[in-house]
Amino acid sequence: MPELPEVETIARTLRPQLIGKTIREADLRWNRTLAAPSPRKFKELVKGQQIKEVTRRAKYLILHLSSLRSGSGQAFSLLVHLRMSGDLLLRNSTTEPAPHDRLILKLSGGKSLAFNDTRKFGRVWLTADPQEILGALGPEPLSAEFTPAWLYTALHAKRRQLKPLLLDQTFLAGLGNIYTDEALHLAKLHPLRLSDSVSRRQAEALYEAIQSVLREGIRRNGASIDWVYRGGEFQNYFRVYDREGKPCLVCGALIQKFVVGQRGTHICPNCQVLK
DNA sequence: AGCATTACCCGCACGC
DNA sequence: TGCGTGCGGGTAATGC
Repeated sequence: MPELPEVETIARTLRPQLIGKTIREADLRWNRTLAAPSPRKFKELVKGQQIKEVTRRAKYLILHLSSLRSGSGQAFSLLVHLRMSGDLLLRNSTTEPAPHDRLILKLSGGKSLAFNDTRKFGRVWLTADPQEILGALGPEPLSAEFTPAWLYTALHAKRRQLKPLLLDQTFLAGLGNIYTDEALHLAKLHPLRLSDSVSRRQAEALYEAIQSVLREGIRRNGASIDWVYRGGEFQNYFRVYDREGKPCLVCGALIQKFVVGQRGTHICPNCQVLK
């Protein structure tokens, strides 16, 4: 479920609950969730670390750790990517593990942080250098680095279809399938439109649309659809996503669905015309 | 060569 | 019961 607004919501929710807590023990319930070190090494390294801060970069959640053992060197970060079906839940430590729990961090204060992931696509990294995982990401769409001028130039530096390009995390980091469809509709641009054919005015519209849908998603605490995640209400405000056959809220034409780059794609055929 | 595109893959649960 | 689908992204093959 998580795109940028959902991860942002999770980070914001967990931050006050996690800061200052110490990780007593890691219960690793599925080894392949880890790309970094070995399971044994992971458990050993994470034990006794204190959570100093909880942040987000693109769709990654970052727990900034610091060892309480004096002089034991490096500060580690725990990076979590929820992929399609992952979620992070804070529970009482006495609660029984739930189905699909992949990693449980037992914390000081009687709480546990559970990484639950039905489809097992999610990943967790423990690293002293987050850049080795985050280094290739494009700019944050809600940062000052992302501007209409940057977007226009970047679009023209490529010759790719808009939707696959916007989904490419090395181009721009944080958009997923829902928010991309929503942004393209808001900007009145067709997902197959070639990036270097976009005018300055259209790049500006796309910039505004991307920021607008992400901000709205965050304001509504994300979108929670299917059986995954909970709380967010942005799913009640989709303009095109999951609205095949329903009227466009702008012009009334019926929303169409087709496949672009193996992803379901939703457009208004009247608002988003491919020249 | 260097891009861009396409196909396929990874567990699992859900809707039809 | 069976089959298509998916809030993500990596890899490999193929195409310009």
